[in-house]
Amino acid sequence: MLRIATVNINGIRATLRRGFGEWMAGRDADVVTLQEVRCTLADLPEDAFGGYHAVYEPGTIAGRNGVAVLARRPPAAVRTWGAEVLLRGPGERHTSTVPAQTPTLARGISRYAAEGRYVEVDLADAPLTVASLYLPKGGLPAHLQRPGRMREAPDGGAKYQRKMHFLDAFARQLRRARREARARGRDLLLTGDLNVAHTQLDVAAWRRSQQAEGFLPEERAWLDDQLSARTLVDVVRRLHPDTAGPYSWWSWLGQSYALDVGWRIDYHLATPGLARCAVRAEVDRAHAGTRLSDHAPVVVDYDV
Amino acid sequence: MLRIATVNINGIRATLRRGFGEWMAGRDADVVTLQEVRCTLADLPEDAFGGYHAVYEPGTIAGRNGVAVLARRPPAAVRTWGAEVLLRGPGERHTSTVPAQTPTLARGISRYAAEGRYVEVDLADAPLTVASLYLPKGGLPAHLQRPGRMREAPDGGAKYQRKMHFLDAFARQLRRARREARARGRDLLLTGDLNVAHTQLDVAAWRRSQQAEGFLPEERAWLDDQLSARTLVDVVRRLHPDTAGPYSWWSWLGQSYALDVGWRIDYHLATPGLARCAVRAEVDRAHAGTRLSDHAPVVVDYDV
DNA sequence: CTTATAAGG
DNA sequence: CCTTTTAAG
Repeated sequence: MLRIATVNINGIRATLRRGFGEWMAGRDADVVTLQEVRCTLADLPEDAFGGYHAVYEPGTIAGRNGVAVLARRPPAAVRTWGAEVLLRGPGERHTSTVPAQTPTLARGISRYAAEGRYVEVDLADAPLTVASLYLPKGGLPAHLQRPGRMREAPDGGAKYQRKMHFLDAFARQLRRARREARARGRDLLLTGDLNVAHTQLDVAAWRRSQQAEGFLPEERAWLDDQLSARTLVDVVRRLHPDTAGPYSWWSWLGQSYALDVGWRIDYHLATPGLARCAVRAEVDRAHAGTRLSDHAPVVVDYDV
Repeated sequence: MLRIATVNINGIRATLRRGFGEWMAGRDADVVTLQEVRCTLADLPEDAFGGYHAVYEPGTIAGRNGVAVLARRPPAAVRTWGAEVLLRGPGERHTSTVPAQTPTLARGISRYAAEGRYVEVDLADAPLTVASLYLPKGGLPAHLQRPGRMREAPDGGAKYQRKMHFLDAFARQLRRARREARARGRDLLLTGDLNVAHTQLDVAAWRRSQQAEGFLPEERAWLDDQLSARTLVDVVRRLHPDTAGPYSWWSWLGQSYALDVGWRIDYHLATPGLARCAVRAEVDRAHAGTRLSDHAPVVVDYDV
C-alpha cells in the first residue's frame, strides 16, 4: 500500500507556522508532493521535511513557485526540465544542489523550464514515476476584463495567453513523460495544482464562476483533452464519480472555507494501471483548527 | 502650560494596532507632532486622531515618510514646502486637501519639497510655530562601505551624500523659518526625527557607533552648527545636561530596547525664549507593555 | 485574505 | 527585527 498526498502549501514558512510538521508526522504518507514552496535554499528550515527525503526545484524567481517531492525512501531518479535540483536526506542539515536528469523537452516548454513548476522522481518503493506540477493561475482573456469584474489593472489578456501557451506546451511534455515512463516500465502519477477545474462538479459556485480564470471553457477543454484519451485518469473523480467536490482550494476571502465554497483544482492524474490500484481518496480538511494553506492535501491510497 | 510631544510612529496603522489611540487619550498633550505616518489619505483611519485637529503632509512617495501635527485647537496657519496639506477636524470623517501656505524656499530644498518631511503650523494656543520634521536616515559614505560592515549592497555613498545635501539645504530653510517666525512675533519649535545624534551622551554604544550613519562626524558637526549659535536650543538636553540619553530610538533587533541601548535622535529644538519656558521633559517609555514603534515619544511641558 | 519580495528603517 | 509597497495568488 502506498499513500501519496499532494498539497499546495503557498509558502512553506507560513505553512510550518501552521503545523505542517505535525501534519506530516500524523498523516503517515509515503510520498508527499508540494507546490508553491516559495523559498530559496537558504530559507528552507533545516527540519522542514522531517524524516523524508526531499527533492526540491525552487525555480529562479525569488519567493515564487517551487515544487518538491518528499519520499520515505530515497528516489531512484530525479528529473526536471533542465534545472538543478536540491536534495536533502532525512534529518540532514545540508542540502546539496545537483544537476537533475532532463527529459527531452517538448516544443515551447523551455521558456518555462526555470520557474519551479515541475519535478518528477522515480520512486524506490514501486515501479512508479511521481511528478509534482504547479500550473500558472493565469487570468482573464482581454474580452472578459471589464472594470467592475476586476480589481486589478487589465493586462490585455497577457496572463491568460501565457497560461494557455503553457498548457499547450505542457500537453506535449506530458505525452513525452508518459511515453518515457512506460519505456522505463513505470506507471506515471501526475500530482499537483493544475489551476483548472474540470467539470461543474469541481466548482461549488460553478454557475457564477464560468467567467473566472480556472474554469474558462478553453481551460476546461484542455483538461478534458488530457483525460478523454484515458491515457491519464482523474483518480479522485474515479473514486467519487458523483459527488460535488471534494474541493481542494478555497479563497481566503470571506467564509469560503467554512461554507465549503471551494474548487477542485489539485489532482492525482494516473496512468490507467495505477489508477485501478487507487482504493481510497480524500481531501484532508481535518488538520487541527487551522488550515495549512488556501489548499488542502489530496491524499490517495494506492494498493500497489 | 502647553504639553508638546513628538514621536516617529513608523506606520500609523501598525502604531494604532499597538495602542496609539489609548496613548493619545492618556497622554493629555496639547500638540503632538508625528513623523513616518506612512499612509495615504485613503488609508488614514477615520478615528486615527481622536479629538485632535490633524494637519498632514503625506508626501508623494507611497507608504513612506509623512509628517503631521495634531493639535487640540485648530491651527491659525499651516505651511509646507509647496505641497498640499490634509486637514481633518476632531471627530470628522472627512479629510480635506488644501493648498498650504509656502515660505520662500531656500536654495536646494525644492527637490525635497514633496517627500512628506516637513510641515509647520502656527498654534492658536500661543505665539508659537511648531514644525514636524523627518530627516533622511542616510547611509555610510563610500569609504566606510566595506563588506562585513554592511548587509546591504554598497551604494557608493549615495544615501549619505543625499542626506548631507538635504542637511545643507535644510539649514538654510531653517534660518528662514526662524526669521519668518520672529517676524510674525512667534517663537519657533522644531520637533521631530533628525536621524542625527549630537554628542556621546546621545548614543548608548557611542564608541562602536562612530562609523554608523546618524553619528558620523559630518552629521554631528551639522547638528552642532544648528545649536552652537544658540538661535535654537536642544530643550531636552538643556533640562538634562549630564544624563546619558534619554534615548528616543532603539533598534528592533536583539534586546536593544530592554537594555536601553538606544539613540537620542528625536528632538525639541526651540528658539531661546521658548526654550527657557520648558519645565519638564521626558521620553515616554511607559506605554502599556508594547512599544508604539521603534521610537518613543519625547514629551515636553512649556510654561507659556 | 494571504504569501511572498524589495526598500527603507 | 519591523513596516511598508508590489505582485501574485
